[in-house]
Amino acid sequence: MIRITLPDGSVRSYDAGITSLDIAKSISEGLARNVLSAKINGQVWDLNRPIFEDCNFQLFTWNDPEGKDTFWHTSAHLMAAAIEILYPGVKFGIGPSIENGFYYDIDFGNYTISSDDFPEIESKMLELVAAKHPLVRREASKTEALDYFTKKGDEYKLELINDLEDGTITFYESGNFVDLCRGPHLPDFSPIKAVKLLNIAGAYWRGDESRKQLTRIYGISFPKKKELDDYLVLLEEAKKRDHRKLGKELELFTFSQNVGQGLPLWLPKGAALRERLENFLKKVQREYGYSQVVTPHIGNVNLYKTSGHYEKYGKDSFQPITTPVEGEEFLLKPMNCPHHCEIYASKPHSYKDLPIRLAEFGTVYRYEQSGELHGLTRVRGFTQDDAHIFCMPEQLKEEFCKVIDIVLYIFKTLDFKDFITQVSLRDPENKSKYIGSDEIWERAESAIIEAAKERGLQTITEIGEAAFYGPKLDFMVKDAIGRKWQLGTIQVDYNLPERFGLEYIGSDNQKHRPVMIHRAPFGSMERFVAVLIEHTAGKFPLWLTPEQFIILPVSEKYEEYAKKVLSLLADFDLRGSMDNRNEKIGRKIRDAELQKIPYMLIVGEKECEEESISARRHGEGDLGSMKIETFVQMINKEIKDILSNSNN
RNA sequence: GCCGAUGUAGCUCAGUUGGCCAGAGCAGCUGAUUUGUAAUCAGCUGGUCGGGGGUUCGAAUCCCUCCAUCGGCUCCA
Repeated sequence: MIRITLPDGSVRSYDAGITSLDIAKSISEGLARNVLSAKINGQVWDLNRPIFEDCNFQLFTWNDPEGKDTFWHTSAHLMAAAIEILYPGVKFGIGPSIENGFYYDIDFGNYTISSDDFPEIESKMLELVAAKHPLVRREASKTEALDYFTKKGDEYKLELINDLEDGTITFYESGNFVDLCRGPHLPDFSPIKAVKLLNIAGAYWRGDESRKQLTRIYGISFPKKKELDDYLVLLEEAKKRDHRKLGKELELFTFSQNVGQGLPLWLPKGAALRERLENFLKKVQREYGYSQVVTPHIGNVNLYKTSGHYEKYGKDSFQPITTPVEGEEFLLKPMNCPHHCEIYASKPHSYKDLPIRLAEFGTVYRYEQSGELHGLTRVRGFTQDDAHIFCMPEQLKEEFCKVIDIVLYIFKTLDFKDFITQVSLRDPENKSKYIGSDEIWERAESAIIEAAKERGLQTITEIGEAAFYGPKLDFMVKDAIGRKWQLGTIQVDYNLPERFGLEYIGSDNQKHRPVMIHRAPFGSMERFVAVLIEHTAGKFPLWLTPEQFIILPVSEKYEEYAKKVLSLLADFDLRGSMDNRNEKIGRKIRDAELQKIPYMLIVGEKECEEESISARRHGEGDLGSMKIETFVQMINKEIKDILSNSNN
């Protein structure tokens, strides 16, 4: 007999060799129908794998991430089985589950495949589900595994096996399809009731650009057809929030091939929105003791040689600008830090001056690879809400914490609730990617970890994600379709002060080296606005939105009165316009609704006489008529509430 | 940069066995209408069919090439 401890702490006894599925059956038939995998002493297992030891035990269904993981992992296996039948001789890389679905990396050899082939693969998958082959787990020796895939001629699996320890290798078989796989899997394919292959892409083998590119097919599957349909509807809805689409519709920004790839053109409404954001942050920064500076868009190439950026990125950047002077070269500014270091160095500093916080909305240019460009989230010319804090080492943690506070304040004000804070550290296995000594890195990394802890942030840690000069604390936010983007970033840097020879005179009358914090709470104006568009679906908060109201005269007769209201509201610092087209009021309302203008002010005979307006709220409808002053009070209260709520 | 797909008017899209002057809706312009809470009516303008090259009697349609966009990969100071 073995003792099985359930998550609630209760203990049940079973014969050794019992499977998780049988345990589930002993608990309830319904559970047994829905269970997908089980956790045995911390490891997720197949349902039909026999258990021989006492263990902590937990069952997973579709509602658990582990259950979905098993379900989608098995779906990847199912897809591979279908593809092997349809395209004999293909070779398989890896096929994991992901956050939403699964993929498999496949070398299709001489076959060319496109999304047109998806329906055929999908129906073959469902055919295999119907065939009800059991999915059998089998342990294999390394020799046996190598032998099998040598015969099959699959060099990818061979490479994977070579990296595995003998005794840890398992095969999963269903019908004629055999795959090297750690598992776990479903006992068979039957719970997979709906599959949809979503897209196809190239993916380098083992993520290495220098190696062969395989074909990756992404898909998703569900235990119920309806869930698939709902998911596809959700995807469609998400696409409507795409900032590239809304940016065009709301006339916020555009691109022109004549200007160049990845170089956004901000339209008047977008520029107004951006300016509001800048002013908002400037105000916050004033309160936190920052000074605004302005630096040029280009800098002598030697500046970036000093900083180390040239060596690291020079070849892959916009190439230097030459001048009539032989040998003189300038670089389009790819970051602001060297300029700010020079500002710091422009005069001697006492410890009493520190911290010095230099802020600049600095426009920078980076030659991103063409395939990387993406709307406003990844561009070649963008403006960082940059600042560099020069402080004494003992001030570092407090300064770092204050920057965290700024980022959190901004996120709260803009209602970004769903973000990830990521500690990005250096990869100690690959030190050549970074500059600076081990000691410096250890100090910088522990400073970040401590500051994040002090502010109670729930962080995830990513090794190898640091900048080449220092570790970072990054604030990541998802876009409409779940892609993660780094917005705010705070970086600790002991290296640039060293390279630029920055110093201050301490209380001991000796020269000391300051520490530097790089920080950008928005990240860049471009990316932040992109994510803001997707989060709000273009319905910006009232204090930010380019047009807060639009006046809609019922007919030309009331245009004079409308103009009067417009200038009155402008006197109250409200932003808006008038729709004096020769259209019916229904039409004007419809267009204003589509433009997502928060308030529509309808004026006709009645309002003209009463010196009032009839207000309509976007997405809600008629609010009735009111005095102009009442409207002004209402709108100001709404703005005040948004901005003050985030202060608590 | 790599793999795959896409590119027709300002926008959304028709137009594939290659064949008369390339179509629609919206937007725009002109006129009529003077309107009360999500599209008034009529007329008109607008396109090197992404650029270039080729095949053909004939190319939006087939081929090559370049550019851009989209989905990923890689990268992201």
